This record gives sequence, structure tokens and C-alpha cells, in this order.
Amino acid sequence: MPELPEIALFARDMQKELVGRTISGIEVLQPKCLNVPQETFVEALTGAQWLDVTYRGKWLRVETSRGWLLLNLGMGGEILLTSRDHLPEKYRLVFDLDNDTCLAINFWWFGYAHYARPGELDDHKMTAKLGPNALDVTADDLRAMLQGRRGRIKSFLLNQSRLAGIGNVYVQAPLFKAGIHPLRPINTLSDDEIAGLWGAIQDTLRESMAHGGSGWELNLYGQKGRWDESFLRVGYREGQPCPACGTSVEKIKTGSTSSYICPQCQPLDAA
DNA sequence: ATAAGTGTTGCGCA
DNA sequence: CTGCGCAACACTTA
Repeated sequence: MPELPEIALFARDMQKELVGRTISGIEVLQPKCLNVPQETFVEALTGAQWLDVTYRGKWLRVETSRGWLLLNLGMGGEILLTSRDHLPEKYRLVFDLDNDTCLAINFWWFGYAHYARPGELDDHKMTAKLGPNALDVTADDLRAMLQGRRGRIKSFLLNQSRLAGIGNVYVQAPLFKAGIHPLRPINTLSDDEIAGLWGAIQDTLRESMAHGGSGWELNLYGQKGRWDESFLRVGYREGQPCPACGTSVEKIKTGSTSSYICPQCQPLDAA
């Protein structure tokens, strides 16, 4: 599940490897992931030169000389810099480059490769409505964003139009570190708790990036990250002892997603 | 072998 | 508008 740390690392590595390269060919094996007809997509970007790679939340935004390539890996996938001789087993999309390398992209569900014409990035609804990157807000920003809002804290954190980049994997550790139950109503959070949550989010995302991202994902070069299960604290560790107090970690349903909590450290009705 | 669980996003509903 | 449940259908684990 690629989330902000992995996407930020992709953007950094793609910036380094691909800026200046020209797309010499495009192969589309799964047209349903496009937002325009396949012919339009291929015609628009073939011959385009890579200018800049940035990201917003879980989206990669590639600016080319002929418009924008917008990538979202959905619930999982790979972007691999390789060559035609070493294509991975599965891929949905290949961009051939002018130095005999190619970019092979795979997503196993709900991934997108979208196109927006030059200067029309704002017309791309799915990226235009995203909130600020989770790493770009200050503690004061977060408190202001939560002010007067109803609902549960976890729903807010996962809502990409509020705060972009956090998914169900990276939401677990900050809530644990801040001692906040995922279902806590937003209006019951104290300023101190919000400040603690903000710090825990920053720490978690930066810690993962410093370790090359998630250990379940491959980077641009096909290498696994080193941010593994040991950093999750309670996430995906049902039945194991809480690292702080030893209480058994519980898995609970929080809306349509699951959460892993220490019932001792993250009580629901704390004040 | 068959079925359930998973993670993201947009949409429909109160 | 806002918060929340659900559906989209690929792949792994019970």
C-alpha cells in the first residue's frame, strides 16, 4: 500500500533518473486505468520530455513538455525503472525512454494513469481536490483544520481532501504514539493531544522515508524498504503485547477499515 | 478448492 | 456541505 513516504521517495528518484529523458513509446495493457481514450493518451505523451516530478498525497505528478502524467498506485503496485529485457512478470503500462530503459508500471487494483493537457492541471478533479501534504502542515495548521469539525479522528486523517498522504497503514502508529483511539470524536481532542498527534505523524512519515519506505513495497529500483513490522508498534500485530504496557493488541473495525490498538494506551473515553 | 479479507477512491444517502 | 457506508474486482490467506 504505497502512501506518502513511498510516493515521496518515488518522486525524488524519478526526478533524479528521468528528468530530461524523452518518452519514445508507450504500451498500454489496461486501458481502464486511463482517463482519456488510449489513442489520445499515447499520442499526447509519445515524444514528450520529462520536466519535473512532484507529488501530492498518494499521487505522482509528472510534468512533461506535452502535458501532465498523473499516477496513483491505488491499493498497491510498482513503478520499476528497468529495460525491455528485464520486464517484471506483471505490468499494466510501459513507458519506453530514449536511453534504452523503460518504466514499467503495475497496479493490482484501482490504479490510475491520467493525462492532463499543459496548463490544465487544475481541471484534473482527483488531484485538484487533495488537501495539503501531511508533511507540509504545522501543528497550528492541524489544530485549525480540526476546529469545529465533527466526526472521528481516524476518518479525518484518512480523508485525502483534508490531509493528503496518510492511508490505513501509516495512520496506525501516530494514533498509538499519541495515545488516541481511532474513533475519538474530533471535538473531544485537547490541544495537547492534537500537538502530540501532529508530532507523531511527522515522526512516523519521516522515520519511514529515512528507512527507504515500507518494507512491503518496492522502490523505483525494485528494492524493498526497511521500514518494517517492527516500526508499526501495534499496527497489524493483533494479539501481541503492546510495546508500552504489554496489554494484548486488539484489532477493531473502524468504519470500513480495520484498526489495531492497545486498549490500555488508547482508551476511547479519555478526557 | 472455495471464500473471505484487504487497501483506495468516488459516489449516494441522511 | 459533511460525515459515513458501500462498490469497483485482483490477489493472498484460511
